[in-house]
Amino acid sequence: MDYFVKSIASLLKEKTNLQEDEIEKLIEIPPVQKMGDYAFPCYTLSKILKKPPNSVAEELSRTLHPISPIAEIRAIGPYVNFFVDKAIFSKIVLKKVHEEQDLYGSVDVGSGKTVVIDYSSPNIAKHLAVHHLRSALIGNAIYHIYKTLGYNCVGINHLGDWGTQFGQLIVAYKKWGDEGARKVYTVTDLNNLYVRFHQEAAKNPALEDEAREWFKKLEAGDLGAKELWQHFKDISLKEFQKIYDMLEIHFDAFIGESFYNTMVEDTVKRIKEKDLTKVSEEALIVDLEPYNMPPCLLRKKDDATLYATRDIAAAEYRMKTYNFDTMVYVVGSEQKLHFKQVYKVLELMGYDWANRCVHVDFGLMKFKDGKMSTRKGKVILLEDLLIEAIERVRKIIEEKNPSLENKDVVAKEVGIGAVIFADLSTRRTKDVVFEWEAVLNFEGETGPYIQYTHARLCSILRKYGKLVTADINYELLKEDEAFTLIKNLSQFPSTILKAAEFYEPSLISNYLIDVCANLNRFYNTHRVLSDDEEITKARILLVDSTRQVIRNGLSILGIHSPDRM
RNA sequence: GCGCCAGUAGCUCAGCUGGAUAGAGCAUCGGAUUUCUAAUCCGGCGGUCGAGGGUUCAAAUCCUUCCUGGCGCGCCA
Repeated sequence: MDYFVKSIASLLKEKTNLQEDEIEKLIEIPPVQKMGDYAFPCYTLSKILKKPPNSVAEELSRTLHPISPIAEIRAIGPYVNFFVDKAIFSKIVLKKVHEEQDLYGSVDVGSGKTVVIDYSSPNIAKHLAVHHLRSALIGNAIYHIYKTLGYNCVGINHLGDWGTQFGQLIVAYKKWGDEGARKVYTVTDLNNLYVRFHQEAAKNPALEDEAREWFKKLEAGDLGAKELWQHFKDISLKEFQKIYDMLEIHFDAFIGESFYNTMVEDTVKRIKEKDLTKVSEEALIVDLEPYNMPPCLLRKKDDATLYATRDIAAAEYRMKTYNFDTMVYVVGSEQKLHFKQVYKVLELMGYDWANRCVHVDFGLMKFKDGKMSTRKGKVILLEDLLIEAIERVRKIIEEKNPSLENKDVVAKEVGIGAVIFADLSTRRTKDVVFEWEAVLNFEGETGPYIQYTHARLCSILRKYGKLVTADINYELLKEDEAFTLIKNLSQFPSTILKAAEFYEPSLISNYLIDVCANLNRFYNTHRVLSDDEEITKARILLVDSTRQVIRNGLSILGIHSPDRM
């Protein structure tokens, strides 16, 4: 809360020789409540005054006199600690939440700015499996985070709908597919063809050449190839959409790699004109040796383009189309080098916006005994996971709250919420080992825990039945459990800012865990509804504000907040 | 071999832009409900912060070496 930090800084300014903004930067929040609300560490002053920090703090605290909104000033070790006037603090925070409602947490720092976010971006002809979750969920959350901060967001699904693999698929389809009968193909069929191709190609390498040939035909616009390709794409998109609907993940555009096929020619031309290319081992490359990187391949020896070529074309197109301030790629960390190369080429092409491209990488999802692999069929399908989660929740509802209405809706919201929260609750760069029991655990630091806390608050409000007012006696919220919670609620906006700065949704998940832990502590020690009208009104406001923060936070993560469960 | 990332309690993680006693959850043991949903709460147990060296008044946090694991390193994406 700036207001309090500023008050403290202006007090300190008079007694030290430091600048006000310098002081503000030094002020921190003590690790535990009993130490106070804000603290000023005296190490810097100690150096200037050449006195031990403890005595600096001691002397400083004696010369400082608390004036509203500061209630008490006390030296503890090398720190001068400040205790705020709780009633004033609570009033500022809770009034704000009460006024802003769904908008609480938003800070308008992004208006007029555009951020393009590239996420999910799965490959056509394969199922969406659990390891595809991360990009989609992290991207979706980042989209919401930036939206909350007033940015214009463009979510793009950069489908993997181009590349040699389509040559492989066409070969497989022609050789072993049911072409004549035109049976209704599913992604499973396509995937089987893909797996079979790799099995056969291991024995017969000539197949790979055949596949490359077909991809070249496709790239050249061969009608037969294109028709098949479109067919595969339609099948895949239909199935992807089913999952996106379940997860409620939205994209502003589905623009796959194929879209840039007509543009790569010009892109390569521009790179050539800048004199960046050379031919090496028959392939067209940009030599990045001076930057300690392997070369960036633009064209294979058969002239077909590569992933990097299309990514460069896509970046140019997106700049032209959206004039973005930032472009975010939510892609696994195994592609770090690839993006470094692409950014370097963009930079060498003379684009000053190259440094506004950010690779938001994330760790691999794997099994205990190794990597997930589509080719080996070693995957868990996303749909299976989601259905299992929903079913398990359904059983728990039957057990704990059999009279609940809309069980199916709630089971879906809680089951999917659990999966989303589990994925977004650790720092994105960490590798995650997929374990059913961990994802489908609903106790402790989980999505259902947050949702359950929210539902209980709703339940209290329902029972209260009257309008919530912020016109209460704020002196009545001074218990440690209440005040710790209020302080916690005040940190929501800054948490969102930090999550945006680091592209880190887990900061919000962890924040929500904190809020709920504090709320539950309060809930278990103090009764909200009582005969004392004033206390009830005050606590109801706290309950309602907490409910609002939880709801807003979950919404950013892409999770529902059911009123009952 | 070179490069990037990680190593914190039995397990999963937070803390990492240096600061006050290294925090949670799971598991385990014990306790709380005539009262707002016990998917909750309280307490016990559990740590040479991978190892060594360094910088600093102060290191889980910064630097360095080593160990272990993951990922990447030209015609896949």
